[in-house]
Amino acid sequence: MNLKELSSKLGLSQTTVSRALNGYPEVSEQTRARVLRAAEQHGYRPNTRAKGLATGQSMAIGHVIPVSTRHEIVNPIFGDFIAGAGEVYARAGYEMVLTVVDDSNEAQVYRALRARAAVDGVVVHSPQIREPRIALLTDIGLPFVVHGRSSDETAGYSWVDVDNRRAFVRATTFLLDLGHRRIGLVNGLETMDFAHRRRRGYEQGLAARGITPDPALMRSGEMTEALGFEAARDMLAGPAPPTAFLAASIISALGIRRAAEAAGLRVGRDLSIVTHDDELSYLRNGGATPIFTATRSSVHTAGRLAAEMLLQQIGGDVTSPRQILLEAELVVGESTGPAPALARMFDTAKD
Amino acid sequence: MNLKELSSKLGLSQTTVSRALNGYPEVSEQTRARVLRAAEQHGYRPNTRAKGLATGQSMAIGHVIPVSTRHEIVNPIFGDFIAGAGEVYARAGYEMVLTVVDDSNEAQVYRALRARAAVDGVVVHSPQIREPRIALLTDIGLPFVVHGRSSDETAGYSWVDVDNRRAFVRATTFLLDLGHRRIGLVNGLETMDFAHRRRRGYEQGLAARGITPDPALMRSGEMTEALGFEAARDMLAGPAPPTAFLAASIISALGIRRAAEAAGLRVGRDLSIVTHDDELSYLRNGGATPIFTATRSSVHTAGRLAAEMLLQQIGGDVTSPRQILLEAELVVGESTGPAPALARMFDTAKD
DNA sequence: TGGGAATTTGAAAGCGCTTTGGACCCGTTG
DNA sequence: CAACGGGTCCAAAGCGCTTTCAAATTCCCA
Repeated sequence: MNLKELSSKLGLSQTTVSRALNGYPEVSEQTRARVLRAAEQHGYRPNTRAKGLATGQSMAIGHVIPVSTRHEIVNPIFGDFIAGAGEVYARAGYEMVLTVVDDSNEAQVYRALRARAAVDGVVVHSPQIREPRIALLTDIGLPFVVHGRSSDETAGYSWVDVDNRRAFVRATTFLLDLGHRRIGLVNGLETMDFAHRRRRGYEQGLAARGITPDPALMRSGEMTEALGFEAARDMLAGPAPPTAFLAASIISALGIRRAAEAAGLRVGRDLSIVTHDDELSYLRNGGATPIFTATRSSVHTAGRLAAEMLLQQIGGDVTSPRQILLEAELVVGESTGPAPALARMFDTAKD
Repeated sequence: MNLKELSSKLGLSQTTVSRALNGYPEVSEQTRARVLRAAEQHGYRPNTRAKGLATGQSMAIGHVIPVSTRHEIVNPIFGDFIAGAGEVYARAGYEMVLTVVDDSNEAQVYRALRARAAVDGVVVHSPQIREPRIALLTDIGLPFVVHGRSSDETAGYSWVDVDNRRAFVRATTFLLDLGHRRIGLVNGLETMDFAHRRRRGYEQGLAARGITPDPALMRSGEMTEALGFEAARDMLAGPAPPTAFLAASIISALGIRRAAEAAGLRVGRDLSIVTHDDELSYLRNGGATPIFTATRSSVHTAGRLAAEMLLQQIGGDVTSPRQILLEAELVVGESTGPAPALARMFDTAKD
């Protein structure tokens, strides 16, 4: 059923039917009602492409998912981010177009999306410290919102990010307050902007107490369980092992816990772990009392906010770039406790 | 730059340029070369929507992601499946359109996709035992491939699935051979077809050795870490605790391990765990020797195969439904060992 | 050398929608 | 009573592409 058929069935012109359906005022309320009823009844939906051609809008938002050629890893936060954004798109009548591309020729993909007029805007995922995509998109005039930020980018652009630096300063300080002095960092890939900021937060937290970061206690890479395990295993086997860890995600934290247990250490007593928690739906950090002490910020919410911001931008409601900086909350769970040396002192005192 | 501009710049008609670009034979090789060069140089890309309107093809595949209203969980395998499918689409020049929808009104979404001619076909995710979507899609004539199967569906349709039943028979038998008699099952939601089949495999494996499944040792739900933990904790606290577990995913297996360690049990010695492993990129099951003994089958591959199958179907190369049943391999890792009773006997014998 | 076939190109219609520029009707006003 | 204006509706153009049908050109061989 298309417009032509529907309008001939109604004995009206396509013009009138189109206007009735799209809420234009120059249609009598009576005919509008009649049109709406008929459309409903026949399950009429305007053809997406025809509508797009006519209006010049595609009613679609692009998400380009970079899959690193070396690691072949899909960011685990992706599903939840998409779910958050998808809700917004669905409500607004937008579609979400996904492109999986190996990160070597991402630029091409954006240019193609633009040239083919396939989308009205894009969400930029996983920005690096130096992020050429921002200049590229600005250049070709494709509206965009970045999930995260790019430290080296000076021009204004829209983004939604968590205050990663601050979160890791707080997490570090929290561990220092518990008496930990040797704190291992199992970070994400430090070419990624968020990981870079977390690293800075960690270092600033230590520096504030006059502690120089020990390179032997810092590791970065893709946020997998395996990385967490290997990093923790190696550090724990070192000459001066850490008494606490800072992890970039619950997944790496699970790896750290495995290493701890393999080393005969009890998490929360012999070894403390603080992790960042993206509140992934399939990896909830426990119930009433969290498993891990964590800096927590919902990536689902971030997806929602990014999508809303982008739609506003496309709608022209907003002209200048907007930014949202989300604050991560520090929730205390069962994975942290006083540093072992102190703990022993307490035990002695009690005797 | 559109066709009109490009062709006027070349001093050719739109017809000729279009034909040259699309590889039609009725163009001299000389002009074709000239056209291709100019197109390349000006970065010309045909407008997706206009092309779609003209050809009647949308060059897009839909993926409808159901987010259960109750659980608000995005299937963690989703990212990797999409990555596999996305590669195929990219190569074939297709786009991937994602729709996130709460499972209550999925049917509407499919109808809408069809009516608006937004996609040329869809991949059906997470089929249930009784799956109305199959009849619906057949009915409205939208080509589709199911990732998984629907036990109650008798009509022929295309699918890509793992032999879940067989995998779980083998896993169960493997544990029985190690002397385990009480084996806990931490399954996915058993309205889901895959979980249903795994359950059957588990029961068949037990039955083959004359063991009646104990309802106290079976639990099902969303495959989260928390579910694994709670299920294992509860079963281990019961009057006749299991000596081994079968898990539906590495994520639940991690939860089981946490419960084991909380109960002071050493995984691989005091308690065995076999899990299904979808080979998620961010949850690799260890390196040389797997962490978990597992039935292994790549969901990334499944995504690739499903996409290829669907494109063939749309291309008309294939007319009748096709099916691919993947075999899961059983890989032995560090999470399994002889049942404790036997282990003790061995120890005694050694003395 | 002429005519039919083969090769190469183009004009125009059409895909399904929106939107411009009128047309028509009717009530109001000077 | 003519002029005006608001309320409804429609014909047709146009979005950027493909494809049909036809025309123009070249080629080949009787």
